[in-house]
Amino acid sequence: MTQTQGSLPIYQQITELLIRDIAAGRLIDGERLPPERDMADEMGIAVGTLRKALAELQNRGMLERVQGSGNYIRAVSDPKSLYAMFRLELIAGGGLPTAEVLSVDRVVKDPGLPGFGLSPEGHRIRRLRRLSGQITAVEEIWLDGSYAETIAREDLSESLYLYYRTRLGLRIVRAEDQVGLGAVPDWAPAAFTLEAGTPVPLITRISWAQDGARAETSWTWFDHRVARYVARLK
Amino acid sequence: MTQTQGSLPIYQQITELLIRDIAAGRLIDGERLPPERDMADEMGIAVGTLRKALAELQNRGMLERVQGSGNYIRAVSDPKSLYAMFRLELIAGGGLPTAEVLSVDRVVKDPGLPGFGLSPEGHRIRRLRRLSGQITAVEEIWLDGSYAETIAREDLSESLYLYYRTRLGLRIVRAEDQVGLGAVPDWAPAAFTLEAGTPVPLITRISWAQDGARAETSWTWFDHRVARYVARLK
DNA sequence: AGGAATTTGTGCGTATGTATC
DNA sequence: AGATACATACGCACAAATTCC
Repeated sequence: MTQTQGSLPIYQQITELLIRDIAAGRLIDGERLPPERDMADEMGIAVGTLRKALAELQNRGMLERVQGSGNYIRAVSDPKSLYAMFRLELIAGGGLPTAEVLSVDRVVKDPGLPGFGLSPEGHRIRRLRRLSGQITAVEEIWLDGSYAETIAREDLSESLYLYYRTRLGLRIVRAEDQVGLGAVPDWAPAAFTLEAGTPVPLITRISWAQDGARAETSWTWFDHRVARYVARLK
Repeated sequence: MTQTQGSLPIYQQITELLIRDIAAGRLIDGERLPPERDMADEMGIAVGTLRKALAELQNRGMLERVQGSGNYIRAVSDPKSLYAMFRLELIAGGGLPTAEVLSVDRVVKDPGLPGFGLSPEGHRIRRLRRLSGQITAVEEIWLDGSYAETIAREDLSESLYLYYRTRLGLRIVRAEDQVGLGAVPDWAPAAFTLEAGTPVPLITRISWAQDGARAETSWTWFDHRVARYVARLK
């Protein structure tokens, strides 16, 4: 984890990563984070840098820090904060973000994906994301086939992040947001091709690492028109 | 400046010191602070410690920090923040704190004062403090006579702190709050003697240093009944 | 206009204190 | 009482933005 030209400072990247994990349900309320030194070591950053990110989360009320005990996730109740998490603005009222698993399949990797992992196959997880009950995004996650033989749909119901860590020994170490048409992969469904004057979809790319190896594995689209694509999926 | 047993962390002491300076008008809106390294050196603390205090002020909206330029005081408009500064609660609505100079005299030091400075005389500055137009405190400041021959009333009108620094080369380096009867000096006016069940006055003691010498020089009383004393002064 | 100097921002590493388990 | 984990504080190096000459 380094700060390259034009990118956000490391501590802000960490902050956004954790916020995204909270909003997405990969970090659940009450969950205790690993010790700061462990987290920092795994992320390859200094403890002070991590602490700066954690302090920011505490300011936002998403994290409770207890000396001598640990750092505990505190889910946010204020809907406005959730909107800020997603960088999405909805006109409708409050409501917690939800993630409904649409499908979990072990399939041959789509050739349009960037290369990742060792297996020619991968687990394709499709999730429907709602905010205030309204469909805001569909999320497609690819997990390399070598990590697990099979993945049960029930395993993912509660906390995807927790599943990664406890069952697979994976820990998400970095996440990037990219906005723009160029970042949309070729295999994006036609419904997502942009028209002039329409909002640019927000694309979230999440990467994880184990034993130093890294792979891009997940994209998330946020678009008001995503419902059309979902209708076809179901 | 060290952290002793039971006292607040250094960075919190700095934060409160600066807040008090802002609230009291010793630091005025738009004023630029000295460079961080200079401030830290004068205070005898590390830059990082100072920066933590400045960051807290920025969070509260009292300070604007501009990379490559400097740190600028931003007066607070939110009345609630002002009340927090004074640790005083008023029932009435908002309003900026003001400091009206009642008198500036060079007189023989009151024997009830703790020893400070070299001169047998001192400048006695009395200021009337208002919050939301309501009289909330009277402030009596003693400045050792050796620092200046005479002090003009006009000099103090704008920013006492600025006057100290630019004209006298003094810089406030520490401030303590003490609550309790024992800390009230003997020369406190009769109106301030406590009665059972009445609120305890808040006493602010400010010290400054030059060339390593220190002197206690200022007390401030906050009490609803201060108006009676003021009436006699005028 | 442009380069040097100034000033804050970021990141790292370390040591020690303090609360919790 | 010992181990664990967060809190505080220090100092250094370099980056980035601003300001000054």
